[in-house]
Amino acid sequence: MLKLSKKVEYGLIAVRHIASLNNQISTVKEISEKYAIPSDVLAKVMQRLTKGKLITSHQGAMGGYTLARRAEEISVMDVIAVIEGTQVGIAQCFAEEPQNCSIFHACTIKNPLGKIQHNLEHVFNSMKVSEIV
Amino acid sequence: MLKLSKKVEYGLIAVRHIASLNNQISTVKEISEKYAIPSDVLAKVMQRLTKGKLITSHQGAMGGYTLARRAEEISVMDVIAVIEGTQVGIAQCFAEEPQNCSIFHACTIKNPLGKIQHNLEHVFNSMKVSEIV
DNA sequence: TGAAATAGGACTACGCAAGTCGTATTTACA
DNA sequence: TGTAAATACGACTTGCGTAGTCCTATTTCA
Ligand code: SF4
Ligand code: SF4
Repeated sequence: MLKLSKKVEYGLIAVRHIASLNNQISTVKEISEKYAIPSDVLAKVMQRLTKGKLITSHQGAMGGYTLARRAEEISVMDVIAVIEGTQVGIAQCFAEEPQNCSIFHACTIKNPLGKIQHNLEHVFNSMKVSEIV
Repeated sequence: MLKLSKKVEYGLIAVRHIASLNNQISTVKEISEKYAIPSDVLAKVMQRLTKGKLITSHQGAMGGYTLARRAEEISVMDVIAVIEGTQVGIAQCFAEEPQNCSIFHACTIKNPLGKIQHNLEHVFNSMKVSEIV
């Protein structure tokens, strides 16, 4: 409950790693070994980050990944959003269609929770990869 | 991911409900019908809140629940902690023994995530039931 | 051509969330 | 004193999301 997924953690570690090496090209093998991350899992995370245009892939031998933007322009929220695919929400009504919650009409806590939601979004949005290298 | 459990939401709704009625005694039946919450689920939530000494139970006919403290003295964090039983943590190393994470020694993001963790704890701790009635 | 690398789908295992069911216990009140 | 209204509590099912594994295809450098 309220926990980030391992995929997101791996993604943050990877992006931070590349940034810390001044955007030098890095491979899945290199990163997975250095941080003891299962390489297959990390591989898929990198592929999602690529699709989300946060990093750029270089295929073939001597290939790997580099950042697609400057580290100052990649937020923790970007990484989460791209890897998860879904909206970040601390309650169903913030993560999906509000009406999906069968209680929505009678719910008396959605407004207070909304404040927490906004606060969390702000924290994730304002923390950039450049500050965690 | 990052979502509060329904049990916590139900607990918050229930506690807020009792507080909004000036601590008048309320039953599971009454609350579950008013907010369309499955009564069996709510019942167990109330029992946990009772064990956690946030509310007081009154058994038998004409029984129900009242708050065990003033609404100003019950935080959202109290409700979460009592219902979940476990520590709130946005990552494994904050929720359980840090060594449980097989990556802990090499992890480069635990400090930045710690800031987010701390912020979240503050928000949950400072929001009291009295402000959401 | 072969090795190194990314791309990506299929699948399993496990744990947790949510809800259901059944039964025991307590207590007000007729 | 009996019955109805209420809490107490454990066992169980079902479904879903997370984490991880495996396998194969494709790209590209040397
Ligand atoms: S409406 Fe209320 S109960 Fe439904 S998801 Fe939003 S906060 Fe939770
Ligand atoms: S140590 Fe790093 S990887 Fe392990 S749980 Fe904490 S943050 Fe996540």
